[in-house]
Amino acid sequence: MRPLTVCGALDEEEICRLAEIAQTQRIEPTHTVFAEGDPTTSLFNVTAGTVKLYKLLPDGRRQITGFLFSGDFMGLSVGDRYAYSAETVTQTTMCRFSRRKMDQLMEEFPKLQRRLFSLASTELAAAQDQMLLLGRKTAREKIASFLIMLAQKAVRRGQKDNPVHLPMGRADIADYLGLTTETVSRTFTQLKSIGIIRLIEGNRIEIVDRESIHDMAEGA
Amino acid sequence: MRPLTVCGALDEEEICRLAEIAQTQRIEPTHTVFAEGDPTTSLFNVTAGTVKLYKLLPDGRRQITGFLFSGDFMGLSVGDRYAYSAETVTQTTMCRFSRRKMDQLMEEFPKLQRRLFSLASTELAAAQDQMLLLGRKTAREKIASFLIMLAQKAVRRGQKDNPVHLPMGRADIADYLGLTTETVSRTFTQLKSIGIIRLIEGNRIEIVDRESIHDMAEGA
DNA sequence: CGCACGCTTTGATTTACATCAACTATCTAA
DNA sequence: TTAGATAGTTGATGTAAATCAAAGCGTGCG
Repeated sequence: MRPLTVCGALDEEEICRLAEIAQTQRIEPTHTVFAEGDPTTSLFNVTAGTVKLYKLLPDGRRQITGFLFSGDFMGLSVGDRYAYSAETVTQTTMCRFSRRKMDQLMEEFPKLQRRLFSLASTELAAAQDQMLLLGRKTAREKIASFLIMLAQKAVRRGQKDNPVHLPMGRADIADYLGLTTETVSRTFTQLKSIGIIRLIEGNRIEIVDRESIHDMAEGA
Repeated sequence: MRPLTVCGALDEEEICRLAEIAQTQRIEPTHTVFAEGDPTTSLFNVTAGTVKLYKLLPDGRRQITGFLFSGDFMGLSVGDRYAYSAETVTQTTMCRFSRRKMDQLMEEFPKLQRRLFSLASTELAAAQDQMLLLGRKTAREKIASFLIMLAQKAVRRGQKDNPVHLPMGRADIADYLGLTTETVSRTFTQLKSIGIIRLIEGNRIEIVDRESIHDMAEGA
């Protein structure tokens, strides 16, 4: 077991006990891990692949609230029901933890508790950034911010950040940024024609002018 | 000390120790409590009044990420800097806790730790709802959702939820919903002319047709 | 009282993005 | 090889909300 997110800063014994209650799963692309309203029986730690979290309106409009990659955690909830759905984007492997056992373990190891608290706080900060993006940024600024975010996440995972890999389709990007697929596509071609990015074979985007992308993301 | 948010589910001794490190403050309207980037020296619990949290873009565009009322908590942060600014909307009283002392107290009382974790999780769920609102709802749906949210918050505080009190101005509502003041104003008059709400003297709105407002909020 | 200032509302016009509609490229299955 | 998906791009048009502009309208103050 590598230094996964939940395990960070735990000692030998704690990691062993965590491993004991973990159960590894491999899931094919586009499969639902859990749906909004399901009872929250499990917590998950993604170990490989990409997962998207989303909420739906009755008429089908969708808002993706986050993309998860290796090392990311999901399944925290307020009540006893998930407040959002989770679906695999690519083939994914994940550790599943029983919520009940996790709760027991948290009683036993305050450090684990603190770890989850810290994860939730980080999530919250990211959510606030996303609100700024959704409420106040233009399509261009949204796309620029999105590329930067993906690059930063790649670095944290120890992968190279340029070119950036986009495992998700245009529709998912659109539903994450509050746009349509057409606008996402047009904006990419626009940034390409300005010479700031290059679209590369295999869902990859090379950031040619890093500084311009950063300026653009902040509307400067 | 009443059953404030942070104190919920704590026992006598714990509440006493919390009170020891608390410091009550009274702040006039439109004053900045802390700004994005300030060192996170304190945590706060609002005990009366209204506070807004917001993030800015370099050119001045603003996104309000939340309104806080009596009982609400603020100041959680990932690093050692606040990720957003906090400003009073009305005259406000709040308990200020030294972050350092709070950390010590959390070591001592795991229950406090759990309490804060639970608060962060609730916040996170609210943030996800807000992302759905900002990314996918129309102006009408946003306003309807906003009124429902205010009403629900009022109930939780033990106040009556109809008519709903709006302590903040149109500009703040606009920056919370990702709209302009003009659109907020027009949408209110629109809902009024349909007969679903009534604008009452003193920043109050009466929800005449509760069911329609709920349907509208979900786009149904 | 009346004037000025800040907020809200209302009106006219513009625009960024959505919608509707082809068209292209890639893949696969027969 | 071709027919049929599926995802992405590009073009034409429409529209919700933004922007620009000007009144109302309380509220406080000289």
